[in-house]
Amino acid sequence: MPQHRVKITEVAREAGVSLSTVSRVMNGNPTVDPTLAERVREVAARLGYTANPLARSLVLGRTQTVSVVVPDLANPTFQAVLRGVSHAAAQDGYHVLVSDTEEQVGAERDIAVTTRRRTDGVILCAPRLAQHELSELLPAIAPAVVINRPAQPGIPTVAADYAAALGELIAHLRGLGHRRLAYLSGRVASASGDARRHAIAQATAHDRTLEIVEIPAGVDFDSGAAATDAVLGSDATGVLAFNDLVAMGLLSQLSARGIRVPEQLSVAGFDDIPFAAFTTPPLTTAAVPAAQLGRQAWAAMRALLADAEPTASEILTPALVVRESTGPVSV
Amino acid sequence: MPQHRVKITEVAREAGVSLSTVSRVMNGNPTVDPTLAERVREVAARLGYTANPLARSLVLGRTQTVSVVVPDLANPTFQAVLRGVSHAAAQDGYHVLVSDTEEQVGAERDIAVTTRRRTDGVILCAPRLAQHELSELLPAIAPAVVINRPAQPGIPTVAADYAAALGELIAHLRGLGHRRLAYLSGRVASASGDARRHAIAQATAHDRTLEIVEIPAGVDFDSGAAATDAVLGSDATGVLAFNDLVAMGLLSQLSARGIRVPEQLSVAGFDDIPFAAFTTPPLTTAAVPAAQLGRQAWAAMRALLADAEPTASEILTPALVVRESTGPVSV
DNA sequence: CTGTTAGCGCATTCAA
DNA sequence: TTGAATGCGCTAACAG
Repeated sequence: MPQHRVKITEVAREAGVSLSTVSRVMNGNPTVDPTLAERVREVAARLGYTANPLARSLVLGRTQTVSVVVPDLANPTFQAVLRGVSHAAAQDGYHVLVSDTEEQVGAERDIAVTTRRRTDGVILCAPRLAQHELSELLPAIAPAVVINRPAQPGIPTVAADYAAALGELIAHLRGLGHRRLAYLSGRVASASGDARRHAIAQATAHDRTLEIVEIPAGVDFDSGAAATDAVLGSDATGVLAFNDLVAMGLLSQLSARGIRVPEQLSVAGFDDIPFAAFTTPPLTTAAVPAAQLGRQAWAAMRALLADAEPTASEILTPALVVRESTGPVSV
Repeated sequence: MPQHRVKITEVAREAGVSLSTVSRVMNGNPTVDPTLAERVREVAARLGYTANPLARSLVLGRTQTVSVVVPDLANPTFQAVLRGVSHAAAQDGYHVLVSDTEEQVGAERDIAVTTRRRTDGVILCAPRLAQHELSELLPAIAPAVVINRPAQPGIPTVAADYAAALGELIAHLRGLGHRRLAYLSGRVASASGDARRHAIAQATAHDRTLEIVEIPAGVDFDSGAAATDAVLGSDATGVLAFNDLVAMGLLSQLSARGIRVPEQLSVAGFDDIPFAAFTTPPLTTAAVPAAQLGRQAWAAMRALLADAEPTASEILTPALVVRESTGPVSV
């Protein structure tokens, strides 16, 4: 089936007009005689004509496509961001080109630049890219919207306030009487990781009776499970996991060892991924509105594409979700 | 920042050659004097020149991009398929354009056709599209690869054998002494749903002492929860949920009502989504290798793109994963 | 209001 | 081996 696509010249010939008239009609240009326009439309419909988007893109300089680059498509948070962008962009008739950098920080720059050339802008999730690299990357891929990390003036950012949310989580645990907490950190530096650390520093500075020991872990289920010994050896009565995945890994090991949560140990996650409500026990966490982040990122991008004038950056504060994995400290 | 891209003519002028020579060099055409080639490469590098992919696409007729259309980006199975395609395609230097039809079966055709025009082919997940619609759609979007449903001769299909897997699940439950099972079906017709029903018919025909009652549910967590009353009223001792999400919804309601699993009721899911191992109790299920489905779909697409000759269809059989949500029937 | 012309940026004939 | 033309399919000036 040789995909024989009808092109604008055929429509023009068949309708007995010039190709520019067809072009005008197809683009809703009102300066065309209604009778003629109708005839052209009829012919176009009969021939099943639709303008070749590639040719349009080339001449118009826009592709009706955004690039979304994420570090890991297996991560529920990025999946939700992608979904948010996808739905919102689709509503505006835009397409989405996804790229998963597969946690190769070194590839982020190239992927962003490469995909930018076939799209009208890029929505970037690059939590681990060094700030100075980000700074020199952004001008090269403008218009860009950055998710979950501070960018620079003029570049719209859509982010969740990780520090505030972790602060709430800590306050929650303090309220339950916990005085010694373990923080399971991500292994490598990331923007949200910095924010979390900041919140921790602030909390301990504010309350000298509070101790928070940092245990290097990672960002996935296995890291959480692997950190179990360290957690148990830390004498902490409560745990702040880097995210829900880590918390779940920990939970599963805890359960395997017969340690009851929250009676013997309180565990809090972060993100509120779809399954956080269904762990055993259901996980207390901070609900990062990832899909909404995606939607807002698109909104910012749309604004850039239209006005070319930067929108204000959006900061969403994750809601504290208290479930059953946290409880009063036991004496 | 006006994104002033350097174009091929500038490189040509700067290098003192014609633009065709630059084009040849950039495309590795060996019929160019090595010295000249080197000079061109040097200039291109210095100017940071890279060919405009849109212009190339227009003239070459290929975009180095595949379209992946899925019915729901929130569904872990499709997320995994997307991930599989994305990783595999990236390895071959291809980009991925995702579209989420958001379960609007009516939109699938348009989306597939539209995205096809800006890509080199489409990998289609459209489980609920009527077979005859699929048949007339496929020629219009060729080359296409269909996931998880029979297509037609010449169109490569990559699918999991849902019937065989459900058969194994049923056999597992029979082996545990269950004689009356409830099947929580998806609400609307789908290819994998048909396969499941087929497996059920076969199982009950094969063993007259086995009864399987169908309870219309849905495909998500809430549907599972909502089906609890019907399940309990069915006198079944074991439940085959349409998928893990449904099983989890049921599990959560069962737990809320104090019904013990598997002591009082066995529950099996389907898909083995990432969190199936972490429900309470861990879910017995059939592991649909979704990411692998995605990888194979890409492999088939790559073959189409290269040879233009259809590859054989791939059928993967999901592995039975016995965990703790199923157990011996209680008397 | 309509048609003719000139590119968009590149790959590729065809000559030289 | 290289360069000059042609066209991929379309939109937008520019005339008429």
